[in-house]
Amino acid sequence: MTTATSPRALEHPTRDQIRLEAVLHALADPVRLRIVRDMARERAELSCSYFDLPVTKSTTTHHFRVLREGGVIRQTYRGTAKLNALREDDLEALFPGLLVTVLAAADAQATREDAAGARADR
Amino acid sequence: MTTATSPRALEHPTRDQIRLEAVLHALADPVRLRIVRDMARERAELSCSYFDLPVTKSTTTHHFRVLREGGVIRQTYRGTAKLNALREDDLEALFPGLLVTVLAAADAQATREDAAGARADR
DNA sequence: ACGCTAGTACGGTAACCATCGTAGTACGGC
DNA sequence: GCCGTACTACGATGGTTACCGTACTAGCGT
Repeated sequence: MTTATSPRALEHPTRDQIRLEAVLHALADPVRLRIVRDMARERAELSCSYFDLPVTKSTTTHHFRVLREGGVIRQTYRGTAKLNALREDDLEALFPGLLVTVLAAADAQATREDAAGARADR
Repeated sequence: MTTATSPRALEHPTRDQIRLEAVLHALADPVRLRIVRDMARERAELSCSYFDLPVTKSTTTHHFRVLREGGVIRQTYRGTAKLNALREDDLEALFPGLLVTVLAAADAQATREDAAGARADR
């Protein structure tokens, strides 16, 4: 056992251990980018099961771990659920504006794709 | 043969084919990030041989191709050399502020690492 | 105690990627 | 025409990744 909130401990990089390359790599996957976008939209701690992803549960676990180990999210146990939160403060301190800009870029791309899809549907 | 400047043609994604995930993936590698930083600093078209990278020439070719196919750089032949230019305009149009923010983040991280190195040297 | 729900751990697979060396092509200068 | 420089193509290799299924653990409610 470790300390307070829950017996199970989760490895997180400290703020100064977060590497830009790892953050970019974490965000470079479509599934993970979608997770991060969802977390940014709902501005609350979300459990893993909140997300409706096109992969199995074990793959989901994998993606959340990549995000956590890259320093993008913080995960804490809360009973049987695992709550996920964006590390906005740490990322903002290290790489000002990065997260916001990437999220805006993702939104812009999604909007363009929606428009293209609507055009194709006609 | 193809058209104007040179016989050899190089595949580039058009602006609307550029995908955020591919851009982030291209920037997520230390060698490629360094290339992009160098290109942003010297604001001119640089030949591949300008860069003094810790990898062999064939690996260098590989990295430049990833950057080109991701839509981050534009490459044109000029005689025996190959000139590389950042696609700042296209990236800015698609993902406003992204390139600048990533470059600033890379600078910030480099500064922190220099400081850490100086501290360790004492 | 039992079962339900949430998530993990493990083992495997196929694809991808960074890296290299060697051999080759394109162009410019002599 | 020949040589050097710049870069490419190809093939190999080892490491990483995305994905899955199955079996497991942790906590909650009854």
